Amino acid sequence: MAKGIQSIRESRTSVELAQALDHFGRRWALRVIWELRSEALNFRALRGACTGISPAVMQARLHQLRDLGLIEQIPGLGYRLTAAGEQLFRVLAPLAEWAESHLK
Amino acid sequence: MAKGIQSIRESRTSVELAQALDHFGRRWALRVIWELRSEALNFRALRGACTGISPAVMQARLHQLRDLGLIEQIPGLGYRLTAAGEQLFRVLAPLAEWAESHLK
DNA sequence: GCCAGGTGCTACAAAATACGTAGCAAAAAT
DNA sequence: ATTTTTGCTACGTATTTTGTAGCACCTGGC
Repeated sequence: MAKGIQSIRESRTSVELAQALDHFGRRWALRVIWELRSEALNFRALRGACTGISPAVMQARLHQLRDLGLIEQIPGLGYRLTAAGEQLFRVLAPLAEWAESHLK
Repeated sequence: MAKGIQSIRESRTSVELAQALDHFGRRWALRVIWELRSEALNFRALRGACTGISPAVMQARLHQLRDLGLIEQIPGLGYRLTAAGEQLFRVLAPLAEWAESHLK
């Protein structure tokens, strides 16, 4: 059962990117970033914006995104993007354009 | 239990983007695109590149990505990106840079 | 004080999804 | 003709997500 020949092509992808793609390959993760693009939203408003998400998953995503340093929680305000989060949004923006032009 | 006030902010996100984020918010979806970035790969090589994916999920993703018109299967060659797929990769590339600089 | 409403968040069973391993049929290589 | 490699399926287990209910906390007005 050696890994053998297949492994030749293994992991030409950096660990960092694999992690990133793993984090973002979770349901609602990118969507939450997207919904926070222009204004801070509190837990319930965020849930209103992401139609269909359950509170448990929302809570899980918020934790993960906070651990990644992408969002922060401001007591009276709700959740908003950090500088890194906004940078990620800028990366995400072209994906929105891609979706508009290809999925219609 | 009216939806009420929260709903004010509902669905300012287009259906297309929501769909796109839903498709890509599946495990391995973006990773498969990424691994095909520079060359066509066959089923097993693709599985070697995505360490940990199970064949059933790989099969499911390939189907979905094919339905989205992002990849195509060439009989003697394996799977490769279509024009739309390459366009998506170009959108994804900055995300790789983002990952490198933020997750280290 | 008291109650009404909003808040962030938790609990938990059911459904959907992914994992891990084994293996098969067809094609290609030997 | 036999072995190897290929794309792919099966299936039991584990993990993730869903859907609904509700709790503890805070703030407002009374």
